[in-house]
Amino acid sequence: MKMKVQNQFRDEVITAVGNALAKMGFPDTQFITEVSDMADLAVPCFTMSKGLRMPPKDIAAKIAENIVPSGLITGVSALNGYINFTMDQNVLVEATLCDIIEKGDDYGTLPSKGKKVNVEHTSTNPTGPIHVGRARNPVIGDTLARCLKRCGYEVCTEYYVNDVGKQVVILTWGVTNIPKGSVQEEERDKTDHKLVAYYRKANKMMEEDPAVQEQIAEMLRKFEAGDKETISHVRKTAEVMLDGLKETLAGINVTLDRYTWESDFIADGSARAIVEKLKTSEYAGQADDGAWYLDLKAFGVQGKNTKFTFTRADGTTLYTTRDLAYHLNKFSRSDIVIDVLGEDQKLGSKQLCSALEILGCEKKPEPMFYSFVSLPEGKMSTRKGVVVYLDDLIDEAVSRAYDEIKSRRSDMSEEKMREVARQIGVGAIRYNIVRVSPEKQFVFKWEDALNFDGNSGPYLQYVYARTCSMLRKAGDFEPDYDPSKLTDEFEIKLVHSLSRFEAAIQVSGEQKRVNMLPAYGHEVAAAFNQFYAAVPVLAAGESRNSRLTLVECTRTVLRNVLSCLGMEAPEEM
RNA sequence: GGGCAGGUGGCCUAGUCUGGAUAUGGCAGCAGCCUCCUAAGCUGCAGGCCGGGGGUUCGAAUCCCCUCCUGCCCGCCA
Repeated sequence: MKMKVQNQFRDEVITAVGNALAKMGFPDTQFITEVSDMADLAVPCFTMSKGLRMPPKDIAAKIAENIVPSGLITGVSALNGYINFTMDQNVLVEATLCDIIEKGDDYGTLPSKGKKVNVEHTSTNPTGPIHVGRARNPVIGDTLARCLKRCGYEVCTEYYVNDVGKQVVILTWGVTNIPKGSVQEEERDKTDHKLVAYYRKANKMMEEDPAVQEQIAEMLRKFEAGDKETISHVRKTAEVMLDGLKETLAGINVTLDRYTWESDFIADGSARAIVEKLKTSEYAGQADDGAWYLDLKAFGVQGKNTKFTFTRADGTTLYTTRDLAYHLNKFSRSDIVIDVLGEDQKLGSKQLCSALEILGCEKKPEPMFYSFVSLPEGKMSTRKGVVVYLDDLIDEAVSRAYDEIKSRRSDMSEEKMREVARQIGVGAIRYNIVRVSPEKQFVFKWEDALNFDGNSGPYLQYVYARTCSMLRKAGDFEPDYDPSKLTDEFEIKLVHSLSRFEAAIQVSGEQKRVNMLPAYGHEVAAAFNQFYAAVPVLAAGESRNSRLTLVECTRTVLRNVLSCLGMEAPEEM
């Protein structure tokens, strides 16, 4: 495989600087290279100052003097203690464009690593519709999964369905016992919205009526005693709720490969087996009333309580115990396990890792945390009804996009406008969510979520549509990679951006910094818009085919970026 | 009380892990640009004690200590 020109350039710079230092009488001096705005590659000389007993400025000047540009290096200069190198633009232009045209949709896809990655995300309790407070989870998880696929991993996305415990039992009790007409049915015809009304009412009734409380407690007791009928009843209710959640997720282009049910780990005895194994651990202990716990003080767990309880007094398992069984299950199917979790799970995740270690599991899940989205008036709550549902956000975004299209396009069919509006509205939402680094606190504002200008999803889609439109008008053309025809500063800048796609994918996937991807997409789109405004393409004469090649390469990269972001690529808008 | 995370122009945000050149980009504001490939665009202007204080360093948004503000956690809940 041909070495990336950037890497080759870097190697040449390192060799040149090394040789210059040797010539100056300082072989084996350590130095680094860094990318910067001032040059294609720079070598800061500050660290060498002590060893060479010279001010950095003088070192830089001296080294620069001793380097004669050759190969990919076309320029060397010293400034403020840096040696700045410029790279042969012609080689970069030709190599980048050829690479993109040749690989097409596979440009930026790395060779298979032969490793399986499991990405668990979303996993919201099936007790109500997905609200914006939790919407970061599917968007981050799905984007990460898409990036990891491009990084060469075999990826499985997975939703862990919590069909065990009080919350789902309350929901099930409500759906079963509250008469149909007595709750305010939501106008939206989706199972999750229909069912949440019963959940709210059941919670309220339980608080107010001891008899209801007793019925629910009884149901919970039966559930925990392993009563098959109750368990299956609860699971069926959760399934109905989940259907609605799946619909919402599909609405933002999220589909998961696998759904794993918590109750299965009780049914197949694996949670039980974990309990038995943990009991034999040196860290295990038993409370006076019989509850088992691990003392995790030795694992760096801090706070007023370092105990991690894994059975109740009556011996039944807890959520955390089942989660341990679930993680062992995931590790049996994957090399790397990633959990996308809300920040409230931080301690739990740490305890889980310690417990896995005690169980002798060498691998640990890699958690990825995000802060909850709140409203300007405070945090969201399904039970209190202080909430913006993701479905409502989608509807609003799509409707806004529709108005925009309608106001600027008279030639598009109604059906087409609806479809494009959906693509744009959904794109705006996904982009707006991933562009912010996950651990940052996020206050939901309609004006930001529905922003279609500047650093937004539609901005990328708009540029994509532009490239499509130009190529449509151009018709067939012969690709031209001749770098001597692409010399405008905006053309060069655009090629530079395009050449960085692989690096952007790696940072987003490998380092799990998914917010780097929208930033990269924006950089490419902005570079294209500048090029578009400054340079004619269709009427370019001599350079027409070269510029069309550049447009096609931009289209390809943008389509790949959009696909990683889970956004659609409208050919017109 | 303890722990974890965040604090960067009016608002949102990159950079912090791995210290270096004039701190990234956007929104809102102001001024320009459609007889030409989609103006969801482009150009320019204005706007910053990088929460505060100490320290380390030739050099700190970045590392260390202290402190303030915000969020989250410290269940025999899930």
